[in-house]
Amino acid sequence: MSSQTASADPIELLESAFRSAIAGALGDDYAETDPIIKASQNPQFGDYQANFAMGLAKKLGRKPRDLAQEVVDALDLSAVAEPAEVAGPGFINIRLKPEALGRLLDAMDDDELGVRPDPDPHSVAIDLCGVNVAKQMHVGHLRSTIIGDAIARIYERRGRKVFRENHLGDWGLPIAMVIDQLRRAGTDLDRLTLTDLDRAYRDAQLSAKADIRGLARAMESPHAGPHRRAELEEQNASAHEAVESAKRTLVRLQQGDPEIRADWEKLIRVTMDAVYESYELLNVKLGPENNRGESFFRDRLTDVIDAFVREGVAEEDEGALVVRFEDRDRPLLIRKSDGGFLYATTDLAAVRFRVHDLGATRVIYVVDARQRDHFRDIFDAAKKIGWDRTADGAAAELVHIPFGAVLGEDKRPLKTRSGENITLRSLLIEAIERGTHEVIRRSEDPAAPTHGAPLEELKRTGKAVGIAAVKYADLSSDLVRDYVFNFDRMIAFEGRTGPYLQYAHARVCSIFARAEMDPDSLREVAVLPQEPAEKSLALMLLRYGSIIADTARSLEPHRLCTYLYDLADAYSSFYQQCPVLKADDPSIRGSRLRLCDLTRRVLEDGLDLLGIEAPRRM
RNA sequence: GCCCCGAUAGCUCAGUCGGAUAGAGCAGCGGUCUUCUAAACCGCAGGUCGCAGGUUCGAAUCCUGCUCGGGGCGCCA
Repeated sequence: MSSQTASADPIELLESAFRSAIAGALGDDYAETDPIIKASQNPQFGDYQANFAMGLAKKLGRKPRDLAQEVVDALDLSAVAEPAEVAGPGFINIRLKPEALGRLLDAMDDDELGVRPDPDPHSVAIDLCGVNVAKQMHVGHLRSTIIGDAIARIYERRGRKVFRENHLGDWGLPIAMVIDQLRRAGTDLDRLTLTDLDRAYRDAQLSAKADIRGLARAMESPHAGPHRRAELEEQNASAHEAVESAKRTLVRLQQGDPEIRADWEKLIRVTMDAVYESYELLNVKLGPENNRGESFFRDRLTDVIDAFVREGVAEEDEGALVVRFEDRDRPLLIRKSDGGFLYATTDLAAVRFRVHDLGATRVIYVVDARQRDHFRDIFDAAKKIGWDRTADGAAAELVHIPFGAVLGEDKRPLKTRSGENITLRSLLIEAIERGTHEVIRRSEDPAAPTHGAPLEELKRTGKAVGIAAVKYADLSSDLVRDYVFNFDRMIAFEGRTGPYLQYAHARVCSIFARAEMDPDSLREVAVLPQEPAEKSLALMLLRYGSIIADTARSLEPHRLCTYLYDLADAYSSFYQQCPVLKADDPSIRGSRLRLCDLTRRVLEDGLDLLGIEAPRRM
């Protein structure tokens, strides 16, 4: 069994051994040299390699191979590895002994599975989802929600306190316009449907556009003669009136008018009820407790402006208040010339709150890539005024995860055939239907483990499969890239997909089901990987902790996705080549069962961090 | 016009701090089933790492210029 202090990560072990060897060979001045230990790409070069010799030799004006040999001579790895070998221009190859692999696997065999706690005791704030009140969730919200949830799970897994911050668009003129639109249309807000809301939102947006952009632009046009101008003004009169009316409603909302306030709350309830339903379908850990939207910050905006003025970080420009930056022309506007606030003002209030009040040393914005420039401005403005420091003085890092767009087969943003946005709900329903269809169809095979399973279970599994398909497809490539949404490809049970990983997990489960044994009874059985396929699997298992640390640091969930596939792949090869239940020797059988058990637990844990369920049979 | 991002096999994508012969999946071709779940495994084939220079013992990776595609750019959010 594991001790609390032993690291299960061979890389850490090798790093410290090499550091002492380098210090021993070259003197204590070199004790801090990074030995650059990496897992070898090719088994012919051993399990791990140390790549420091070439760079260091250059600095010292020496031959890399000589230097490498000198360090190898000072190296004592006899307890864990075969003698290290110098190869090529100066690589040092290391091959671990089976007994060492066994000990390391023992060390990771507890609930942590080799994942070490994050040393930073501060919290993390993650801005995700970002729904707008009066608007259905659409595919645009998909990525922010599932990426944000996965990153939150990974930080929580490393022991950090995570605040999932759902920065709702629940305040300001857009909402007032919808309320106003509904009231003028005489809609009964107690019988309000999402469709009503959608229509009102769209109509309100059209009015605003016609008024603010259309008229202003057309009137400035040199081609607009007096006749044309009169015509335009007439056309825009109703739009203009709509916006004026909405502005009056906004004032009443801001002043706390009970009637408007009650309508506002009804809007939020209708919107959020549907949103919570989507969260349930998506299997994300989000709920009312995560809502902290624009309305939450509305009373703090004046303070933001005051602070920027007081600290001399903002200045007036054409009546507006702006923050200027040394390295770019365009300033950040934080107050309009009419005295109104902008979304930048709210975002600055949110930065202040997350760092100062929530004590987060990492504030992560999971918002699409189009807002890159905006967040750069916000972060730089926050730094200028010193809001990147927690109350206890720790430096806070503000990070934007600029994810790419979800595209249709035509490489344009995903829309329905008629050009409407696809609702998130309809997309998830289709994923679940497809998953359920597959699971039920396969259960009809009399040889299938799910044959005869209750329909309830099949449906539950089908939902898990459909959602896994969508999530894995979304999380498995570099987030910054756009990707083409393709159901057929992502739900395939072959290849790098969510369902394949779930299947790999279910296959391991079936071994224990067939053996009718409790994996916990294996705890005292020795694990000793000897066959090449066993060793590969063991090495893969031992990487788990560092993969989780890398994923948290880099905020790149696709690293974990790639790893889990590689682990499933290593397991499949092992499973093909090494009989487990049919192994003649009981000690080999026990050792292999422990490899199976560890694989199953890492797959289940890793999938959970991606927000993907791992059914025991499918 | 200015700024940002992307380009790797037919298709979809990995590629760690610059390291050994650039790797997967899908599609294609050929094998392995009285199965430990074949939703699998093994093998073959497939490359101007967008282009041109540069730095380096070593470049898909770093620097400069360019091409193509996408996005953003002061009083909307």
